[in-house]
Amino acid sequence: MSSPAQKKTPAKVGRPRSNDKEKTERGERILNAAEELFALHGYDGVTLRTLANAASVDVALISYYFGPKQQLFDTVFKRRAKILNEQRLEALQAAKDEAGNAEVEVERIIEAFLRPLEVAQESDDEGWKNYCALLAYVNNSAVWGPLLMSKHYNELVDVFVQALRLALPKSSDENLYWCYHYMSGAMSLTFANTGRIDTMSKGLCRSDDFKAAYDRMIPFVAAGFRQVCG
Amino acid sequence: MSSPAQKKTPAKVGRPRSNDKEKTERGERILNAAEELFALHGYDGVTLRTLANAASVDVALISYYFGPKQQLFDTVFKRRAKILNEQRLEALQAAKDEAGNAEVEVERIIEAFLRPLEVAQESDDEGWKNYCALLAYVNNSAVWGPLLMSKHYNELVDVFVQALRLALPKSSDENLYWCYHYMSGAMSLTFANTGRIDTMSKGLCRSDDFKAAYDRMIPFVAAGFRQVCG
DNA sequence: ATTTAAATTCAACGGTTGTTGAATTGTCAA
DNA sequence: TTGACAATTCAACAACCGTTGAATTTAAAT
Repeated sequence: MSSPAQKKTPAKVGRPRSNDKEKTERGERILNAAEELFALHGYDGVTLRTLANAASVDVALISYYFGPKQQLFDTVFKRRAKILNEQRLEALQAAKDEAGNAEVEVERIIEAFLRPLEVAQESDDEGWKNYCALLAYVNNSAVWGPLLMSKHYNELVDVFVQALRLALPKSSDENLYWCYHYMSGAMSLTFANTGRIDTMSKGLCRSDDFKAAYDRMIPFVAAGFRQVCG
Repeated sequence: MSSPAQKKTPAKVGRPRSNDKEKTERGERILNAAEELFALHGYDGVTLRTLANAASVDVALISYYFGPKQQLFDTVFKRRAKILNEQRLEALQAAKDEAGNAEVEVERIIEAFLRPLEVAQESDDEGWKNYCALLAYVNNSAVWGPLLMSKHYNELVDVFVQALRLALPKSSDENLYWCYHYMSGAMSLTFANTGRIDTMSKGLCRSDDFKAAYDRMIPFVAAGFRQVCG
């Protein structure tokens, strides 16, 4: 072992390939498999050996690339956080531009917050669906939530709450944060993708029907905000 | 080993006590500790040895009482499910009685569904708080959700959806189930008790302020239902 | 006092965990 | 062609996992 996990730029020399057509680097394969498995079974439900097997990689290579298991989990979680945040901020900015001098409507703010998730889940990149499920896991975890959510999503919260403050000027901050929390919960369970709504509704609703989920979630949440914060 | 875990009535003979004043039986101590630990760390995050230590009990005694680990988890989960369901159904019945011949208001149905949880969380019995967190874990878990939620909570869903159907006669069932799902998510994250809202709001809101949480959640959810299903 | 059976402890089982050091393979630069 | 070094594999470590069978303790029934 000569190159530890801390190395910033994984050098491009000496890496053999079993197959030239191999699209993804081994490191990415590990991250993708980890994303899927962590989302499905949680941190403790995934062993490095299961993961190595899923990524078609030697066990030791995981530690070599990403250090200890906890660090791998952190890496997986932060990978898409930045991208997702950017898309949400972009959507919010677009809503602001569209409104001109007028205040942005509550619905548009909620939509800017939620719709990027629908886009992500419907993406060709299957990894986004897994990431959303992972986000749900972390958000509901008393162990990982406090560590990772604040670290990677607090900035976004501030921006959106500020937008909501302007849209609902009569509301107290307390009300705004609680409603934000309800929105976060509704969102999380929706893309936790447990299939619960399928059995609950006896097949009438399907948990992979993202359009159906978000088309209703946005007015649902917006009405809730108006009621409590109006 | 002469009495397996399947035994229905744990006989009252031969059980020694290290202390006469001991309030809880060992079996209950195990269940209470398991409830707390499973809620905090999830199924795979808890080892039987940690649990045994937390319950001040020998490891082998857990298997002796409750069989394999999975069966223990099932037992913990179902223990309070029945009680909680009864309280919710009672509350719904009270709302129906109060309404007389008129239809029950949406707010009263939501309240009947949610308020028993606030009561549980504010109970002197600390275990209820842990159970609520456990319920959040199971509800969001792709592994346990499909197994346990349907088994123990589908009946309740049917009753409450039927009540909502009458209160919102213009709505499609699809809309009703999706809104129910949002409500379930908002509720879950709230009593997952991750402390997220504390840091998010910089201390303005406290996740253990259950009254604050439910007093806002009920109108929030009710308004959402009216908007989407009205 | 002796029997009986449950409750509890003890010790160990085979298997698995995350991690690491040594050995090997592969590729580029000289 | 050779030297250097990253990437990868291999093998093993100590620690821990869930579970069980045998031995022991306890308290009630006889």
